[in-house]
Amino acid sequence: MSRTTIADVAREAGVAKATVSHALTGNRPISEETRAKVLAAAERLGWVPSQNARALANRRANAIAVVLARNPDVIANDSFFPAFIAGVESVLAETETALLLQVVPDRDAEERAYRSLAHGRADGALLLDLRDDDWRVPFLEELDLPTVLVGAYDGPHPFSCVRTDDAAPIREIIAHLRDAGHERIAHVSGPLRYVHSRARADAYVAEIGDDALLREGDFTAASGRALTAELLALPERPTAIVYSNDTMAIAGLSFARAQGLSIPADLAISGFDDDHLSAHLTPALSSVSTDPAARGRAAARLLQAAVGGAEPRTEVVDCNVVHFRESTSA
Amino acid sequence: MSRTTIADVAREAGVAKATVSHALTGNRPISEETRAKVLAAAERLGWVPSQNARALANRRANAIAVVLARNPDVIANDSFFPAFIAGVESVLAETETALLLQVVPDRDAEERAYRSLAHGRADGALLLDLRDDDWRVPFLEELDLPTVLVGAYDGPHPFSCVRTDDAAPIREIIAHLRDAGHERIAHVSGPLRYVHSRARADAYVAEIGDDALLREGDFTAASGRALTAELLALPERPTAIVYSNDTMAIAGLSFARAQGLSIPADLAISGFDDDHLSAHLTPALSSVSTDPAARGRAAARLLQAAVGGAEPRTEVVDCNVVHFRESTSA
DNA sequence: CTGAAAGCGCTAACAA
DNA sequence: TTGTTAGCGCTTTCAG
Repeated sequence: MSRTTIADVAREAGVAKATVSHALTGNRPISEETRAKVLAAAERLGWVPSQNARALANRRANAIAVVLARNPDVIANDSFFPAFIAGVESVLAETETALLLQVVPDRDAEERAYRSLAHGRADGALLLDLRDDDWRVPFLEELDLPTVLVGAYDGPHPFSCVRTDDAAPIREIIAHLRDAGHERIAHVSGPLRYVHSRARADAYVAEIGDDALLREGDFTAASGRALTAELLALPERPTAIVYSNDTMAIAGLSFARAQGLSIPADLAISGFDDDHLSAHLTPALSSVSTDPAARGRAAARLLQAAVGGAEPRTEVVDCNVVHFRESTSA
Repeated sequence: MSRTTIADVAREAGVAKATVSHALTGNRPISEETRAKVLAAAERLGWVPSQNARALANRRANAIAVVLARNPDVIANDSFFPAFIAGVESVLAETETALLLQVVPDRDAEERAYRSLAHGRADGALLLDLRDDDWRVPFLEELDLPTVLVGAYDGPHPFSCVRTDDAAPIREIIAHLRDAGHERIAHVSGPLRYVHSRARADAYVAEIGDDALLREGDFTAASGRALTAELLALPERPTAIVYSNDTMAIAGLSFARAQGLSIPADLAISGFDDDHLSAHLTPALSSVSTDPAARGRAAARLLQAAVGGAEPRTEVVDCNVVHFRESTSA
């Protein structure tokens, strides 16, 4: 491993360690001449400052973190996460900031992870998969770690927040289905403890008037299939199902077809997230594109601001667009 | 931020700092009694050791890194990366190791990033998107940073390596197409500077005998479309196209259909990667599932071994499975 | 404008 | 089995 230190550079340049430090950070006036000397020496030796030493001395890690309490497989089977991370990275890249990603198996490990971050491992954290009454919010507040909440959170908190309006697209889809004559419209939601699932489900219930045809899934294909089966077995089966993600919608679509139903004639179907292949299915799946990358960018910017001491603020990213395709056409 | 340090814990437990350290690491014998005392004190104070201080003192960061020189968007539009990361994390989670992800805009920043890692920011690195004659390999060797190469690399190197056999599935697909009577079989590859693209293209050329119907794409839908157009405009157009990923295959499929061709009757099509929706398309797309998560797990294990001082070794992950579906059926 | 020296929080000798 | 001390490589007073 690289053993070149600031002392080597100082010696090579014939200056003090402090001068090297300041030549790089610009934290105090340096004559152009010595600065050039230092930079040249650093270049020659291939020296970069140790982030650990630097973090220890000035409490700045040049990294932000995302701690994931979910099964790692979800990273792969979720179209939100990769795109979100891509958005985050596109902002971080500008400042050569790294993203620390940690998956934890349980609550204990999760608390340790956040404590470790607050102890200088990262400058801030992004909170995903928010639940109502999420313990992490007060916990991070006490840890005093700059944080950005991705998704709505109802309780009081001192953090910046990136929100979207998930109710509007659900209302739009239902209106569209009603225009096409549908009266029994069902909804297969994600886990209702997640605020975004809940927002969609609430919009559905508000619009329909009751929750008789609401079923709580967990975003997996298996649950999409099972709940579709349940709904289709009803005495008066629904003529349309609004799903809370594309994975469940496609599983439902497959199941319905296997039952001999034709889509959309017998059953209209819509998804959420607009997976990049959804438009290519037959029938093409109506869905809501959500631009997770835009939210990633917004979250990263807000976090960088928070790390810099800015006041918290809530940013509503207007990114949800409904795409009506064959699976809901009249 | 948390300001509790090892000194606070030592005071609270009535022991020396070193004792606290050793109580946690188990690096030297400690009486059960004091150990319990220390752990209780740490618990009470909510203390976790500072990774920075620890890394500085013993050169162990408890993190491994992936540096990405590509456009962040690719993270989202690539089915390999998220699944690979999921596999990596599933192994890292066991040891509470974090993954440091950094996107860099240019070669300079990339070198700096790797230097920083070698300077104690991470214990090792995973190298993706290998090219033949990749400058990073000798560079990391000189930096003496434990590394695992993901993908084949021909030059000499002192690192562990995770390989797959990408030629076999291509041969299998071509054999299958020939059985169905196809004689003009084309291949749309990825960038040939990437070793995995090249391996597939080489297998194609070896099997077919020439590269007249080989076209070099870049894995994007746009290139899939453009090269399909080019191939279909040939005087003697191919009757089958083997693509190097699903994205290009689906773009090609859409284009061909828009030209009035029917799939697979007029044109057989196969992809690579087996995107999770490919089986749901109509016609369902023949593809090669590659289990990137398995490679992620293997890479993470090899890297942890390398960090621990193990000898480098090459692991061939046998994960490629061809799925023949409607898009290539006779 | 520059240098010297004191820490940041931890681990690893070295003693006891 | 435990305590004491000297760094790890950097930033930042404090002097000059």
